[in-house]
Amino acid sequence: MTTSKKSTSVQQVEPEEKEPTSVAGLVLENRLGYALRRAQLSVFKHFNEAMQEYEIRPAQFSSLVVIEGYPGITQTNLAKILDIDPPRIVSLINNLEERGLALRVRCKRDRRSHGIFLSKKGEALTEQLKELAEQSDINATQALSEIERRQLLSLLVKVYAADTIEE
Amino acid sequence: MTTSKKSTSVQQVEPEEKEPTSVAGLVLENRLGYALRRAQLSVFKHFNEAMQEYEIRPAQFSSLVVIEGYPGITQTNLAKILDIDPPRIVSLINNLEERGLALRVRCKRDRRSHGIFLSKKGEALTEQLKELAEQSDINATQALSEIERRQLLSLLVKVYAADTIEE
DNA sequence: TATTGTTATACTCTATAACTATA
DNA sequence: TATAGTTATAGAGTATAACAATA
Repeated sequence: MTTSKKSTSVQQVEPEEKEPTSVAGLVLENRLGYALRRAQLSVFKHFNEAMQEYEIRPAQFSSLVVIEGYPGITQTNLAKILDIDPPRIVSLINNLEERGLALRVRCKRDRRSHGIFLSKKGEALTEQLKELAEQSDINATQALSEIERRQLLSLLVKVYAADTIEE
Repeated sequence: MTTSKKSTSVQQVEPEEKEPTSVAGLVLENRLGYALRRAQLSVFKHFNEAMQEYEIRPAQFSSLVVIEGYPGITQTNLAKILDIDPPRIVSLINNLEERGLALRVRCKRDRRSHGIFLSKKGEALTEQLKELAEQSDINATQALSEIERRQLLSLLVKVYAADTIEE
């Protein structure tokens, strides 16, 4: 129905003159999903700047950290932990393998699965990147005190951990 | 360097046997960016389910809410408030206009710009969707108390508002 | 010359279905 | 028959450059 020009909201013909002042406009500021998205984009922007020279994307970094924590993890289990679909893992690991950061080792007992390991180079880089990531998180949240930062992290983990369990 | 098979981390030849127990694996749980992303995906999943029958995407909902709050807002200002690029606004508003939810009104004084208004139908739908969104946020954060939910929102706004200002 | 809105384009992220090789 | 990994593909979401109309 594109002929609803008699709607009360269209009585006014002039666009607003002054710029909206509020940071995100009225009800939007009370929407958790919106705030989460904006904060996430903001924090990722800092992260990507910090990782730029290493050409490491968020999912690659997460993979490195998980592989470091679970050497020999299978691709299926990595997908479960990161809550992403198996096909994404393939190109993720391909990339890390091509760059000599990780490698696949065929499992003897079940020759369908691969164990993933970090190379020496991958281990060293991961250590370095973890520090960069930590600093980047701090830079991205300068507006928060240390206590608030921990509070935020703890609340976020509660939210997504609950969702992971109920699945 | 794909021949680095002598790395210490590859001494082990068998992939791990037991499934990783932790929800997100070691250091990942302490990464704010990761937690933000996971929580955001979780909350958006609930949101998208709630909006499914209305075929409203997150950015469309945000646009509706901002237009409702600033009737006659120009596309440029809408882009600024939502912090997205102007080309995205075009298809966003096209879609809302095709569905009779919003309409563009050419500005008299500056005929380059359009004021955007909600139609009666758009206003009614927006009211309805705001309630759905609020309920969806609550459902997505059942693990939090009401106080924690407000805390979380306030911390998130601090984070992204600071980033908006410093630009 | 600068600005508003627009088109075209490309690149990333993500989801799905179907295939292969093993079990 | 089921599972691990893979391939192919398509759809969102997003970013950029370039253009038309207007100022």
